[in-house]
Amino acid sequence: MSASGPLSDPRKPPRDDAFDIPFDLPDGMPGAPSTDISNPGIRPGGIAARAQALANPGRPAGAGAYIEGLNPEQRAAVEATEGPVLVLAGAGTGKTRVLTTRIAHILSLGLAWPSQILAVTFTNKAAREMKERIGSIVGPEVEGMPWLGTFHSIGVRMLRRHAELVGLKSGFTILDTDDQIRLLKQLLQAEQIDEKRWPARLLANTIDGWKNRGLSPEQVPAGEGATFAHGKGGKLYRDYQARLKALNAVDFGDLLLESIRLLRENPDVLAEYHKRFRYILVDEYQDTNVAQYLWLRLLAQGSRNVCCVGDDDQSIYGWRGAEVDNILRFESDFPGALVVRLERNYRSTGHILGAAAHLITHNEGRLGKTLFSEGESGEKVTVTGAWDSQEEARAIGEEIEALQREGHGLSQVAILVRASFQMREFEDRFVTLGLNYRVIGGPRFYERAEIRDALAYLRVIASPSDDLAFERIVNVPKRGLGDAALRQIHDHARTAGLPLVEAARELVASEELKPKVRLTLRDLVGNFDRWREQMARLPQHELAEIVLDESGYTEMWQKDRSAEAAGRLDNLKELVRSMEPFENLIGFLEHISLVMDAEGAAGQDAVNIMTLHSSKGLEFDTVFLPGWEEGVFPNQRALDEQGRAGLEEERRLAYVGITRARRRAKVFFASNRRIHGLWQSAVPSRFLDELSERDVEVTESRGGSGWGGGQGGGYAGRYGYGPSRFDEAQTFGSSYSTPGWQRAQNATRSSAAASGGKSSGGFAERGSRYGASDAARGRVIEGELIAKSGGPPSRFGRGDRVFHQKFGYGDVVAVEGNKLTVQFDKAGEKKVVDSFVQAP
DNA sequence: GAGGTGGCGACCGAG
DNA sequence: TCGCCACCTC
Repeated sequence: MSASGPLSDPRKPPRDDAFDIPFDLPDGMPGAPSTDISNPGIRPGGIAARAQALANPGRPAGAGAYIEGLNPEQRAAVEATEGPVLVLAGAGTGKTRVLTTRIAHILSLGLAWPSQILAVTFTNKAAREMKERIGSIVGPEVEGMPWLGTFHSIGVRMLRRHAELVGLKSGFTILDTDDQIRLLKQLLQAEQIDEKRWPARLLANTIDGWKNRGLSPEQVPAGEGATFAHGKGGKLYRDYQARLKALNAVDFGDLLLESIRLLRENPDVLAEYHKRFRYILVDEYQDTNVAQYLWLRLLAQGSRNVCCVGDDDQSIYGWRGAEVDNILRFESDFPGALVVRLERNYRSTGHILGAAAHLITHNEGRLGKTLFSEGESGEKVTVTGAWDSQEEARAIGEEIEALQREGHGLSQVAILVRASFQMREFEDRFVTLGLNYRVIGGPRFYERAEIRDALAYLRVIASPSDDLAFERIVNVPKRGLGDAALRQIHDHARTAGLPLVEAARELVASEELKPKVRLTLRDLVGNFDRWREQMARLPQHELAEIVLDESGYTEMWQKDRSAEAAGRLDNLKELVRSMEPFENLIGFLEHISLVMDAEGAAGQDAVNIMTLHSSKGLEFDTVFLPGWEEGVFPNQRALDEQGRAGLEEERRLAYVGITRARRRAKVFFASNRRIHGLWQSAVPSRFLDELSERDVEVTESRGGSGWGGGQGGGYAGRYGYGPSRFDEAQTFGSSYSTPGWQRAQNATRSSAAASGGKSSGGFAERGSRYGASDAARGRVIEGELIAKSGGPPSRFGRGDRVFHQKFGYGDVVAVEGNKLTVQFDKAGEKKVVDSFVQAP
């Protein structure tokens, strides 16, 4: 690679505008940013800084202020602009700051134009933040950075420009999971595969997995292709790709896979990008999967100025193909790489850091970093037990109200849950309390049915060949175009080789349809023609309003008397409103296919509720971590599917959660939780034990009953993954000498005895909460007990009188394993777990 | 073709 | 328990 880096001749500022502008021309894509032309990324200050940089290459002007506040390691990472650099950045060590300052540094030294920097993140949120922060250093110059974005958005950008080279047209549509599933369903039906045994969703996951690993249909190992539907997996993948091409569509995985193919098969295109990307920066490198890694490596071969920032302790996306190996392998991939470790934590207090650090040492296979802080030790991390998930929500609600009374802002409080189903309890509670909250990354706005319907209308208008969109709304609202009519359109489309809309148009002109169907279809096709014609004249949000109105879609929900209809209408209004800022319809559609988050009530003072996954990269003064129970966190499925690796990933997730907190981290667990509508006794998470004792304080929920109660709680004894300090009440002092605690201890001992005292065995059983039938079977995962739940057959029989903490007295009417159906005197019939009740 | 119902799996997670 | 989907009836 003879690419002469800018440094080789500092007097020659990068002048690529000659190829820059044609390269970035909207090429018929009205959605492409116009800033590339109107604003080549130069501002007066920038020019001045560059001039000075040229005059004095060693000590450039403007390289002062923003570098001043950096510590020596950060500074090294920022200033080593040339050659490969790996920044191992622990939580809260100023990782984003390094990345953004580095970009600002490159810009102000005049080493590259903004358009010559490739900066990749995983989430839109991260990209947005990075853009903001760079903007605050370098000003509007940041607008000239078209290559700052997520892997996916940059992939789209590349593909749009060279679509024809990979067999697509530049207006291709991007399918989301929903479209993907529907398409796969059609394929499964065509192959006469039983969808019960081989669900489309499973196939979608399988294909995604292959794509994450950078495998095209030809590259899938034969054995793997055969695992789905008696050897049909490989063929289905091939068929699926063919269908996508025919539809001029790609799925998320293709955005990378096809980009890789584009670069591999077209050396001239690759060379162009090599020339273009003088500097490459990658955020969260530990989360890259194989496809992303291959993509990056191809591009980085050019300038070799690649800077990856990551933290192996925060790798939490193994399930979607992330390879921690990528980060571990960096030095051999890029010989001579500079490795910078950032270990000075600026975020959290000593106790929080201590607890998190001690937890993460339980993982093997880390690069190993020791975070330290020079700040105060602050408040200890609290661990609080609650009777059930409702009490947990109540307790957290009370603590938040207390904080609020002390003058703390709500937006500095976050509740981080493991799984989104845990959110509802908090939402319910906060609604009752009148406490403002916002759910981040919750039920996605653009995935709601009404929004997807509306978008489907717009997609058909924007690209008439979007068959999937057309299919979605032919008969929404119901207009009498059912399966039979659709099949006719399909048949004609296939024989004539036309998109569905065109096929429909021809059928309308013919005599083949029933008169009624023909009339309806004619109207529909006519509507689309009219709307398409209006698209040129009207702003997209006005068009959307007209479409929703004239299609009868709005009316459909107005007539709907169900509870959620009003909310859906609101969502539609919100959708129309959110379209305004865009240049045109196509620009909007492009945006939403990639950006699935609608930041609703941003800016308002509200408690943040989100999953641990989406909390990565954020920080809050106070962080609540509810649901630390075996099965919930660590998540049972992660353990079942990934074994030890899954457990370690869960632990990293716990680490991420704790390290989000600046001043207060508050962990909760509930003794009882309703899962699949069944009350289950829960066992405190093993992660509680792994928090260093000196950094933790155990408190009792103000709600009263603590976490004891009539169930086998003590997690070590019964669950046997090692001794737990929770087994010994005195370790934790007075809180655990409560009657509830004592009861729990007794229950622990008795049930451990009943289960044969297999406390040090090597079994992992599927949690009874996920199916009692196989609770008796064991499973060895690398010789370590990953999880064990379920229990001995019930000590109760039909007709026994029992007492339940929550439901009171009742009679056992049925027994199934350790699950009882009890007719309670007051609460009615409930299914409960045996250990949850006691003899009266 | 529309509307109702019963059975079953889900509740892990980004773009 | 909840929501979805397949299947059934009118």
